[in-house]
Amino acid sequence: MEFNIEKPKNFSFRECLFFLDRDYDESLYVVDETAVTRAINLNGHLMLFKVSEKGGNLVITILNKSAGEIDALKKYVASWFDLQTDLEPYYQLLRKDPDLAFLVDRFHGLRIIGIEDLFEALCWSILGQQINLKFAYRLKRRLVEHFGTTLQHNNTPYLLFPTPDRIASLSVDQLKPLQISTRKSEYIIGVAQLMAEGKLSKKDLLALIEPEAMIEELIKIRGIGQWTANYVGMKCLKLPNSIPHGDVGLYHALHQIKGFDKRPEKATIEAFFQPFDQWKAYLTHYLWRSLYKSLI
DNA sequence: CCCCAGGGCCATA
DNA sequence: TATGGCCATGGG
Repeated sequence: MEFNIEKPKNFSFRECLFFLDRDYDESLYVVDETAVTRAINLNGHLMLFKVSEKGGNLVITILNKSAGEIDALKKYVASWFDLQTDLEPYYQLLRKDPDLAFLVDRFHGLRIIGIEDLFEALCWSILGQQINLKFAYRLKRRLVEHFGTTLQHNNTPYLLFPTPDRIASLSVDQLKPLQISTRKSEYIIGVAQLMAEGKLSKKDLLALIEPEAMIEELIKIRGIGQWTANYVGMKCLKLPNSIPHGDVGLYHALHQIKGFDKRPEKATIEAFFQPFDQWKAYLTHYLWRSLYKSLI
């Protein structure tokens, strides 16, 4: 079963696929040269699907029999690849800065790749705190393999991220063998319990309307600081002005591109971002992208 | 052996 | 409110 979504202007599936993979040990989807395949739980339906491209369209192919939520799946993919955003105003702003104009050409059509599931976004950003990304991906894989669910298809296992209910029932001792630190285990279990109890949800956060209120609400939670809250703001809540303050990758990119200090002041960062109102998350994403090899 | 990695908590002053 | 110790492990 197969259906199409029209590609927006300024969209490069190839760039998006590169960012999805980046040679890391990703556990939640499989990326090859032309497609990404993953399983998700959509309103209680287990959906295994592939996204590829053909002509002016993105092609979504449903690979399992549960084809119940086609409209929801279209919306999911559109949000995952941020298809609804018109990047033209962003590119015009980038072109005004001689140091940044190259981002438009080199990474043209790259979208913010979302993490649609709030629990996954929170766990991922907590796991990734203050360790190298390679190790963070290994920790995520262990968490997913131990406590997530698996969908077999053509002898390939497709993994789904654990549910809050599953993690909420664990003790720190059960995460220690995965080499997740005691502190991070406490944070993740705590978040799981909040979500399992219905005290935290994506829907409720989005209902706050004001981005500042959403970030403030997240920061109240133990284990979630400025960096984590804004990372989740970018990747899950789709807040256009979220900047993960304190991010070393951001510092590194700005050191390379702008010659900033290796640990610049927060005020320096804010002044740099100031002209990019509504595009601060996108600029962060492109600066992160600049840390990897170029496809052209 | 050193320092750093897509940070945040907590005690202290 | 600002600062420093600490967490824990892999990579360079």
